Amino acid sequence: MDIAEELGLSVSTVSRALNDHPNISAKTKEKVRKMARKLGYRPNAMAAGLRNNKSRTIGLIIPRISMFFPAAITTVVQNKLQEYGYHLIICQSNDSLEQEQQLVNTLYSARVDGLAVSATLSTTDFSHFDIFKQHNIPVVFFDRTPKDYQAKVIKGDDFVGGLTATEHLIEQGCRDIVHISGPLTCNLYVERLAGYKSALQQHKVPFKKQRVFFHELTRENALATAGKIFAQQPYPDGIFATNDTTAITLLQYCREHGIRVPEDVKIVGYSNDPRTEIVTPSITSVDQFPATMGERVVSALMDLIQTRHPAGYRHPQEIVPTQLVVRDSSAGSPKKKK
Amino acid sequence: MDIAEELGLSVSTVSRALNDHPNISAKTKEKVRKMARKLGYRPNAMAAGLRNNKSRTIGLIIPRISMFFPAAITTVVQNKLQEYGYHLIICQSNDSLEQEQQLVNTLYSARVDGLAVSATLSTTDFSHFDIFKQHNIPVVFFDRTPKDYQAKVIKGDDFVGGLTATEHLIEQGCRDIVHISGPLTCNLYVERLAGYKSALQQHKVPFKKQRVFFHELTRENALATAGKIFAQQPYPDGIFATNDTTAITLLQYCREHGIRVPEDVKIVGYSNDPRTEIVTPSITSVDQFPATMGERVVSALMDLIQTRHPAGYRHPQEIVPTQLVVRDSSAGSPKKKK
DNA sequence: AATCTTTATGCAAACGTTTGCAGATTTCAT
DNA sequence: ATGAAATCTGCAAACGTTTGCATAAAGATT
Repeated sequence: MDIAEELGLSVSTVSRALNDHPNISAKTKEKVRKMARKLGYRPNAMAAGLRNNKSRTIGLIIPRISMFFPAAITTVVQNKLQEYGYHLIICQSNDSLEQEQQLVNTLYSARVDGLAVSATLSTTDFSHFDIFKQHNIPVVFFDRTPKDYQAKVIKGDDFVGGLTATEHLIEQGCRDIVHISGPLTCNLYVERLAGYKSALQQHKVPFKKQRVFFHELTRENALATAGKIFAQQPYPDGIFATNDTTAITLLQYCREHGIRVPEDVKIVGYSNDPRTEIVTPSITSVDQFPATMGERVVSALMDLIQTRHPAGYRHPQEIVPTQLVVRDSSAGSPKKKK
Repeated sequence: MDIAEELGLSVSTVSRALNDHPNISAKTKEKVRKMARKLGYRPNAMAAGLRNNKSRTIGLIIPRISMFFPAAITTVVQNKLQEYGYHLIICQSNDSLEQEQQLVNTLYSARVDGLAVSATLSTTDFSHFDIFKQHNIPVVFFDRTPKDYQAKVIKGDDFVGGLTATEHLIEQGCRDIVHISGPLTCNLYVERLAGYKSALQQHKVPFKKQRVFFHELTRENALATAGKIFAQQPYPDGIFATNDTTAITLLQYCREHGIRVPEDVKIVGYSNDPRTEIVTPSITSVDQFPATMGERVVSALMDLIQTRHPAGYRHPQEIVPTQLVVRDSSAGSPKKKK
């Protein structure tokens, strides 16, 4: 360290001075700090990390940063961690299991102090996270969470979300409701589907298998499904799509094909993507409170870093509530004009 | 290293074996690799980084991840770097100069191998990046770039963008065009404004000072400006907003106030945010090709890491072309119905 | 069998920190 | 003055890699 040389002190004294160690006299501290400023000294985080066995860095794995919901969470996670003096290494799995596995390994190599993960659509086996478990490094799953892998889980209330969305459609007079679900390998779609079914049952609306579609929720797939739905009469009078991209795409399809929303068919999306607010008609959607979720993720992480838990510890699952935001796409009764 | 112990080899041999060094026999390599796999060995990137004086990590500073354009760039930067075996530490300055300065320092402490930056709206003094210059670590600025700070710059063609957008409005029959600009501390707004002025001049449309507004381009500010614009007749017949959030907000304002778009007033935005496509009417906007820009940023970074340049080197500036995407908000002649 | 190559391995230092322990200096009460 | 206590500083090891150099083993050439 040049500061030490320059001042004729030992590196240990300098190190302690910079870290405000009590054993160092006020004068030396002042001298050292001054020289540090003068020389533009910046500690080497890698060296410190190596020595301390911690990096003050958190790894984040999400399917893609361009999707609204994970992006919104990422924003707050990042800002929150910044406040705590932690870095965030953000990685995209691009919804590929293989990439996810690889990322877990390289993030372990980077010796992140914790990991926050929203899994791939197809991740059902979570054993590639074992390496973090083995080394007792905190892992927090959010949104797309494992079903029976023991780890901290923070998720939206997907059952209730699915239930309220469907119930709302029923209350608005719908009796033939299409459900567009993601692949059931992903747990949250299982629960939304369960919510959908439960709502139907509670209101004695018959469940029809052919009214439920499963596929990755991309624009292309949504268009294909729209084609199928409206290929033949009778049209459904309600559609509950489990993401907003799908809902928006369906809305556009309807517009182009002269199907009136909400008069002919009502639409509800999921996630409360800001886009739902700006389309015409605006789309009813289920808010998942990404900010809250992000904050909870960081809190959980910081907490787990502070107080490690024994190997078999069962982390309590946190559920972030959900709220239906009613907009024009589901307004009024089917017969009445808005 | 436990592998060494386990196999009765020295750590150097193991290290070389894992790095496929030519001096190591095929058998030992095989043995070592096998044991590494068996023990679940993952190299400690911090130790390697410390020794090699490189981290295989790039730092990225953007105003916020939730904005479309920087987010779109980030996505490709991240994926591209992943391919090269680099990590990305993403940081948000939240458009605060102070935060930006701090981030530069902590990213230097992390000893990133390179830095990609889209600056704050208010960054005019770039001297906090000097530390990277001094240590000869590559810095690439994109989108919001410095005016006369010597560094690699990759930017959109903002002059031409402003020019074509304005020209388009003129060609559609507009003669009284409002320009909503960001603060001129940010270079790109200077150039878009210059493009706007140039287009007016070329088509002999008088420039009116009171038709130009400067403020941060948030929704709230856009609403306030909309209020001012439509407070009194005559209304403008065209609006060139330098971002899409502003354009969308204006469109909504018009809709709520019974001002027809594009019949009464035509609107053009900037960035080709996907939202411009889903509103009604869809909004004409200027595409800036974020993917191209992201790729260029990574290429530049990889290039600069490979071949360092002497202190005074003047990096050639790269300009990514721009393209006007015409949509409904600017269609037809002012009098004719679409 | 002796020498020279070639090939494979190990030693030890280095990267920049932090920290337990020991030692040096000062302060204070006696 | 003397010793004890309190205060400050330095030595050296450690973190997990990589790498120049030396050395050992094996193979080839006489």
